[in-house]
Amino acid sequence: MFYQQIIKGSIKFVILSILENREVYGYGLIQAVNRQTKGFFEWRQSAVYTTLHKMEKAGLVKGKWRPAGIARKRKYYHLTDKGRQLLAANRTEWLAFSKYMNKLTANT
Amino acid sequence: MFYQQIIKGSIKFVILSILENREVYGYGLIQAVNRQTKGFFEWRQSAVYTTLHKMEKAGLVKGKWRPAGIARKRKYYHLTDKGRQLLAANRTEWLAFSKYMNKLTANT
DNA sequence: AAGGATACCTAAGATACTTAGGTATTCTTT
DNA sequence: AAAGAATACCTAAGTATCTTAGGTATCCTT
Repeated sequence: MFYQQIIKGSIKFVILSILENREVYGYGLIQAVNRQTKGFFEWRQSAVYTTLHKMEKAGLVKGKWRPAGIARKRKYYHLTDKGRQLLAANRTEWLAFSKYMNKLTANT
Repeated sequence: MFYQQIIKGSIKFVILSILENREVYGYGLIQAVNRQTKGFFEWRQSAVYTTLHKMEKAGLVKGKWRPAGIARKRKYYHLTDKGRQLLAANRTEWLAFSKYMNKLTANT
């Protein structure tokens, strides 16, 4: 029950983690993740934008448009309290999941 | 590209790992995993049986019915060469995936 | 004898991700 | 100055995996 949520929501979990310390916009998230994983995570725009919209609808993040003129038009997101709570829960679940995965799939 | 396969196929990956060293039947797999993860992985029969059928169709495992009479009617599965190859690839991908996940979601 | 555990199976629905398409602005190159 | 690449946003339709829900049959325990 728990871990399936994590699995399916790995994008969500990573987004929550990145937003913990700073505001980020969708396109920036994609670039940050693809760069930090050296292209191993091939995040698609469609997946990230729809996930952000869903997360905002669920009250996990809040987005606001940066005033145009200053720079390119961007929608910056930040965490809500609910988002921080889910992040904490996800961290615990991820630890358990990865521990068990390592145990179950160990090369003997 | 890679890691999504791992995520969605975590059941598949675990099954390949368990079958590496011994023949196991579907119901036994479910019990082993649920016991070893203390119920954290709540594998459903429907997911496991359909995954096994799909894996057999894909040539990753081979199942054979144990002669009835000896014990309860069971279908035991073992790995094929193709299954062993996928298992090796999955192990590599899982290492990369979990490494990056830890990096991206670290509590700073 | 009844109920629970074992052991197999399939169909229909929910959901996340991919594929595929779109618009508009800014920067770089020729 | 025009063209193309990169940035930055968005949505719709298809695919695949898992859940929910249902089924059958055998064996063991009380």
